[in-house]
Amino acid sequence: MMNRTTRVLDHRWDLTVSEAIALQRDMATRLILEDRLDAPRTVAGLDVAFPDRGATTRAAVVVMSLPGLERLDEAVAEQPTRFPYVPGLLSFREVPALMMALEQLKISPQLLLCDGQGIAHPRRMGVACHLGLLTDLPSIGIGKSRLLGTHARVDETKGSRQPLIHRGETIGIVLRSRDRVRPILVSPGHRLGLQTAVDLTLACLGRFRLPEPIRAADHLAGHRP
DNA sequence: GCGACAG
DNA sequence: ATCTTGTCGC
Repeated sequence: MMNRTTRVLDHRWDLTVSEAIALQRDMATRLILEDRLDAPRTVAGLDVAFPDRGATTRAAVVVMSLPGLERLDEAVAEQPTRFPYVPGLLSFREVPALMMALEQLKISPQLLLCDGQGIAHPRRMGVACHLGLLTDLPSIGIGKSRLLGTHARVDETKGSRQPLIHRGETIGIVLRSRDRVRPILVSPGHRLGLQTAVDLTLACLGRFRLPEPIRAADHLAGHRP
């Protein structure tokens, strides 16, 4: 299978903070937040590390089968870090290297599982949304912690969930991915709705807190031996 | 004005 | 996220 993961949309990356915010506002209007996908047979987990005390940005992507979660492909891309961490602007720090890694794949994923938020973002334009729009692939944001929003307490048992609310809007689901662990935050990125985002996330879960593709990318990026 | 703040 | 040792729990 050829890699059809290419940019269907592109833009400059050397932006000021206010330009980046304006771009996010515009891009957010192009998001599709309802199901526009076929049942995915491949899923990519993506993650980024910053070795050399942050001087280098290293993106990792691992493609797995669905169902089965067998490892099919992987890629790593590095470049000098050129944008600081600014809450709400994570995309401008991480996406360039992630796109490089995606373009190196031999097998194109049909779904993106991104480390970070989807629409659970001040302008509904988290890193998962950004990657989804640039590739035109269905994408899901998997946050390990909350950027914004409030929610009711989540039951301690695996599968329990509560809506994440911001300005009266449901922007994600706080999901207990296994018994007695800190819940993860699931939010749609592009081309799927909340319910499908949760269903697909559950389908990518193994015996750990994070979905297997994300965990694999985590390790490949060098977060753990 | 005072906190909060993905990775 | 990164830096960084030992330590608590299954």
